[in-house]
Amino acid sequence: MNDIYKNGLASMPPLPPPLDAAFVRAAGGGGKRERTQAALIQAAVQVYAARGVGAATMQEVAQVAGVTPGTVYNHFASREALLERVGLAVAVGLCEAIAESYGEITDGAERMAIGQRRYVWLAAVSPQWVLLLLDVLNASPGVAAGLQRYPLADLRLGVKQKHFKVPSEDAAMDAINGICIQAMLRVARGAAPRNHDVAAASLVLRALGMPPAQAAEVASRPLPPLRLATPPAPASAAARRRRS
Amino acid sequence: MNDIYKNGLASMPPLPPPLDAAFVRAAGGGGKRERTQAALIQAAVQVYAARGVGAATMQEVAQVAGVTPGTVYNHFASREALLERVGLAVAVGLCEAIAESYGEITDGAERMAIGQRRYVWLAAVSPQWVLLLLDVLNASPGVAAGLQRYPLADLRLGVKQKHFKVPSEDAAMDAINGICIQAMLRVARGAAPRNHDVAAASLVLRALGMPPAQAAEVASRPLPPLRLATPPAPASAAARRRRS
Amino acid sequence: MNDIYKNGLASMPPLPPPLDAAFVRAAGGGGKRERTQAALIQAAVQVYAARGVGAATMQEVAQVAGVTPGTVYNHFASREALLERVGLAVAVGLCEAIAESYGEITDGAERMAIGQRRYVWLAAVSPQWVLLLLDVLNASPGVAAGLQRYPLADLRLGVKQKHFKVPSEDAAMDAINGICIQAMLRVARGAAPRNHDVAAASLVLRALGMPPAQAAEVASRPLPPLRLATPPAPASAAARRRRS
Amino acid sequence: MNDIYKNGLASMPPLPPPLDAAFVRAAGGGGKRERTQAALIQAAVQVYAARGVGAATMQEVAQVAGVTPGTVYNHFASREALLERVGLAVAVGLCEAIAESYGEITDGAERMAIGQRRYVWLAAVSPQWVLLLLDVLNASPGVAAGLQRYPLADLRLGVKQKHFKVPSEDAAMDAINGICIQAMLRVARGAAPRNHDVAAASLVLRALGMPPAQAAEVASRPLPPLRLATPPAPASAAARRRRS
DNA sequence: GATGAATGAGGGTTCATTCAT
DNA sequence: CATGAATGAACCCTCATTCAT
Repeated sequence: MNDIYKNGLASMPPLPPPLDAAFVRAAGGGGKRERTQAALIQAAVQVYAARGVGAATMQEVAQVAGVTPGTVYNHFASREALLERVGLAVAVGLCEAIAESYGEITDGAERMAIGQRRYVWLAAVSPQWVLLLLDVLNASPGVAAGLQRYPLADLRLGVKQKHFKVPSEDAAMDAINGICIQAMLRVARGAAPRNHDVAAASLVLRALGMPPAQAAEVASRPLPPLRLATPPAPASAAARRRRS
Repeated sequence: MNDIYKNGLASMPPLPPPLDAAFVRAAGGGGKRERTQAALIQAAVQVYAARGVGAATMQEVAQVAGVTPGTVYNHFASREALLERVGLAVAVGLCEAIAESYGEITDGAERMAIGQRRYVWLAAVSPQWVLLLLDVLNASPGVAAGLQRYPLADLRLGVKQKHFKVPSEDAAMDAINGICIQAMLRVARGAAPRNHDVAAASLVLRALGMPPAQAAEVASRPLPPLRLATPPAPASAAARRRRS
Repeated sequence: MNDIYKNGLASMPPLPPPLDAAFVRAAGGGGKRERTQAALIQAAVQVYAARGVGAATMQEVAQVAGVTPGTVYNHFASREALLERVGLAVAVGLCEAIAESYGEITDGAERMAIGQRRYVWLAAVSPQWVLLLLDVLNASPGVAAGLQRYPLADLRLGVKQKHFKVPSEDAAMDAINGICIQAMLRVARGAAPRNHDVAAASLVLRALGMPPAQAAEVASRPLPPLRLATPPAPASAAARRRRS
Repeated sequence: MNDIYKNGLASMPPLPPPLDAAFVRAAGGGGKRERTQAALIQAAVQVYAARGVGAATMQEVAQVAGVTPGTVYNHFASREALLERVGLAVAVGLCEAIAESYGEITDGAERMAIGQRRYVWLAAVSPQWVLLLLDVLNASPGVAAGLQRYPLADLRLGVKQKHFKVPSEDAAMDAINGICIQAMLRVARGAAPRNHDVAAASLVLRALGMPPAQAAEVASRPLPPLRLATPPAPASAAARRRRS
């Protein structure tokens, strides 16, 4: 091939260095199909994060994965199908990791605070990630619903333990999600003060009915450690070659 | 003139009925230029609301306004410039109307609650509107910053009046915006229970440090009436003709 | 008018400082029509020089002249008509100035050398000018023919004086024009050595049949002074205002 | 498929019969990619020649090649990239053919004369070709520089053989190129007398310092034969079908 | 005569998607 | 399965030109 240019990828500015993929649960299986699929999801995560979900193109996903555009369609029926799968992978991987990290804790309020703070922390550690997450949730609402499982459980636990008292579960979830998202965005923008995670979490607890003093105390307890998934091996030799 | 294939608009599904334009402050002036510009902004509002900001096309905006695509560019230098202008028109019109409605009220907490509830109410009255608003704010962050003026002032007033006590203004704004946005989205989706506005507002007040009982009371006071701008007359005879 | 943007001129990068207009014979008359026309020609000269004839737009010409696009069409029937007129103005002004400068000289060979050198000198003094000139000649060949009058007369004079001897007038004109143009381009590009004008002129004389020694001598005689036309007053108050 | 309004080509006047493509070195290889690319270059050559480089459109190139506009962009990243490639193909093919034709000749002055005359001859044989060539050189100067290799070598050879003596290499190249270009244009316009090639070549030799008598003799020696590349087979069945 | 708003035709470019190999 | 070439439908934007005021 004597042509710089291949399959319509010329005019895209280069991607930033690959996103830390720690949270994507790669389909571990050994089959070739599974490996290609995992590579595509990884690639999509990178491209979505770098360009934004709206501006991502199938062609660049294919290129980053080291395959041709046609191949993408052997695995995902359409742009939307790919997005859905990626959303799932991203959200599930992330949620499970966080939920595991406070599996031992039985205080509903503390569980809630830890969840909140972990997400905000993530925004500090990897702003791209959080923007990706929000982008994906925005674009594929089916995935968003699944994520609610964890905070909803903690909310109910806290209510049962008399730490929370809320006028409606819906309003409570709006507070939980809304504060968390805004805090993540602020942190990702680099516009947040120190300990924004603690402050945001304490406001959540207050919104859920906890007295301010107690909310502040619970929100500032030490965070349990987060165990990351080991990032999967790079997609394929072809991918490495083309990534140059 | 070949009227069938005019302006490259084949294949776009038809728009839903025109959005209530009550909140867009149209530059009513007499000049033709001003009238066309107002028509374009109105048209853009409709198209953005119907297709989403990301999927809106200049061509459809032109068609809805009853002009040719070229004309749009006589008034707005680019897709982005149009978005910016529309964002301003939308946000300013809306904010001013709401702020006026509680101009008489001096209790910071009550002002805050009214603002929150009005936005949520808007989502019930015109879901398209609120999706548009959020879309626009997402896409042109400059506009978003301007909107913060009103709730920030109320927050500070409430703090001075000892109704609120917050760990940081940033966290407080995240709670105010986050809860409001989530509540709006829920209402716009049709997934909210009765009185979601009151519930959400009371959670905001709680997050800002008000005791639950008092928060519930303030949040459920009657809303002052909202005076709407009179919607401008339809763009032009030509527009009506072509809208067919 | 509350709009930065007027009549589709937004995206054009600003023009470089106005070209020295010394060579354009402005239609001196006092009438308003004449003045506007002169302003348009001046403006066109600038725009052609700055953007190249091919990329110049009527809208920018109008803007630079301080009028609206419609007005241009009150004076020139089409893009091509304007170009033709500008070409004439440019070429005639320039040629007459140069021809005048050696009006006293009776040696055909010397006249030829002076003409050549003056054009090359012009390329050094104002590269934009020469690129404009060539651009215009390329695009409106009618004008080009008119310019041949001067060198052709000198060629014939030289032949009659037995300084030149050529196989055909056509070939001779090709040498005269071709060498001159290439030399101008080289100088305008800044890629010419010192005294490129003299070297080029001497090659022209040699091509026309003069022995090298004599050619070199004639080509290096001092240049008679060139009297420039006084540049006309700026187009109009409106133009000044908009040029900002 | 609506064949009438296919590919946006309405309103372009039809092309003249396809240009003789003898000089374009088509990458004959077997791959489909290579074949399409060659077809595109051939098509571009035709369109450039017919409309002029400046007025050529990608859409027409696509149509003439029998593909869709999108396909062109699979092979060339932009309008400019295509021009560059075509320029190279044209210039290289032509130059090599001419240079080969006088490979055996060792007299620098004769080599120079043959080169000159071949170009002028080309203008007689295929005026479109020469206008294309000049257009392309004008528009992509990188290519132009490469072409200078051949005449420069001959110039130096002639100087070493004491046939030429020039005040500067730059001025000499200006004479060589300038006379040749003007002669080509004149011939392409149909405005040249018989044997214009010989006359022009002899003026070049005179400009380079050769005495007129000798110049005339060298310039009128018989031309060595030119071996043309065999034109490649027409692009594809599809192309033929659509060219209708 | 000038204005300024509008037009309409099209140009370059992009990309999700298909399909023969 | 993967390839890689091709498609087709739009999209954003530009500009020469017209015309009512």
